[in-house]
Amino acid sequence: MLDLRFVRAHPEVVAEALRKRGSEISLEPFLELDRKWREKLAAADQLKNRRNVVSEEIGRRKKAGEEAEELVREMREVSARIKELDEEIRDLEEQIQMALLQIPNIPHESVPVGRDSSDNVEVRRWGEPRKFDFPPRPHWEIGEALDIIDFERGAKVAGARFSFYKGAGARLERALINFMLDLHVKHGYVEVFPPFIVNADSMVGTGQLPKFAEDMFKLEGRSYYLIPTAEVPVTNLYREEIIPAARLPIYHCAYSACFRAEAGAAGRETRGLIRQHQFNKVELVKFTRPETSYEELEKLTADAERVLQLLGLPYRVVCLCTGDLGFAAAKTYDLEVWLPSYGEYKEISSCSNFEDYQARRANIRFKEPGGRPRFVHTLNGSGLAVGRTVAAILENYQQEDGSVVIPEVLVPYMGGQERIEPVK
RNA sequence: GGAGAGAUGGCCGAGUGGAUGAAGGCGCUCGACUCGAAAUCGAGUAGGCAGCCAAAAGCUGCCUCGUGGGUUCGAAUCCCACUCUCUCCGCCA
Repeated sequence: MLDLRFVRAHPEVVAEALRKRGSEISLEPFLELDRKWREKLAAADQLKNRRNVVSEEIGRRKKAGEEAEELVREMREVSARIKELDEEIRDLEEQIQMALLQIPNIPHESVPVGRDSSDNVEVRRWGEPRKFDFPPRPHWEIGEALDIIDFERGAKVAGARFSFYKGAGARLERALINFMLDLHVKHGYVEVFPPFIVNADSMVGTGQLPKFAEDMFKLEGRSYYLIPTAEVPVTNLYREEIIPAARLPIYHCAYSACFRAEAGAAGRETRGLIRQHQFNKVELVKFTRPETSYEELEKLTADAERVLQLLGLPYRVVCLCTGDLGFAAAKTYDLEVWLPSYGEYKEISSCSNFEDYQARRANIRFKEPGGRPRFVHTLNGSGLAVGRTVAAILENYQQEDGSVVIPEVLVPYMGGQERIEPVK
């Protein structure tokens, strides 16, 4: 969330940011609430001061055996009035907090202004899409033909948008997870294995709640949620903490299953591994000083790109425009991998700098010895989404005879297997 | 799931209604002493909000002893609920 004092002092800056994002939110009611809140707060504080001073006096008199009944009577009234004011203040605070949680982050100045994904700006490309001398097949056909992915039984056992991996497919999924984690540990990230279920406070901390509740799976009768990404538990690791400055920057990588309700995605990408209710992902998360977060974003993006380079998968990097930027992000690079079946580049990673937006929500701070606590900057990025990586490998490495060649770096993780052959 | 115990500052720990974010100790920071260090001595050492201020610094006030509520002129201290931790039993991968 944004700093209340910043919104109060620079409403025009916030309004401009909202406009660039294409948001309709008006700040006026919010500013009015804030004015009322400060007024009531000043009144209540004044009365509390009076109560503190007089109560002390009452104590002194009673100890001295003097009369204090008149003061006690006055304080009874003062206390009652304070209680009323406190209730009004609490009510206003709740409304302000709710309003503040609905305001998205301010885009960084380097983010291109635009309406939607068509205005995103390509930053660079890596690799050449392969020229096929036979008609390439989509990954779901390859997966079924090789008997390594089973969508039908996934639907039977769980439902639409669920699948089974089998045999070399299951091993490929596991190989990718291990390969990515090992690579990022080499990049300096400390591996974390997080809970896949978190509480509501954590979801508020990273920005999924209160606005995007319908995108998530919630456990019935409890305020527990299945995580939509490891970003949630890993960023919330340091919620409500003050980190010694010397420990920054902190780098974590984490494997997790990810669960998404995909509300509103009905009919979109219903085939294949691209949009599932459950998928695996290796996530990168950073906690940095505010001064270095944009350098760190470039490095984090490069770390995610390295996975695609080592796998030999052609990709491009795009900078999301203001209209396409996620709610909590100040700047985002998407990595898009080449998918022959789509004939285009498809998102496989999203690397974002949230600046202090999540840190303020989650109250994650750092402190220099002798200094005041300040909010850290948080960043994260997929490194990578595993299901989409499997899809990209199957499609880009498919052979005319129906087999799929295993990228060289994965062969050791596949127990030496170099190729997945069709079953007889 | 059953029974019991507990939650105080960076850490340990005192504190059962009236000066006080809170004795004492440890740790840490700065200073003195020393050629230097140790020891010793001295000073300091939580966070949040509002107001004054362009801002910072500073000053004033309010709030915070797990969380929320209650009693009271006044609560770390009394009452209630919740959360979490620990011990024993049961169950379990």
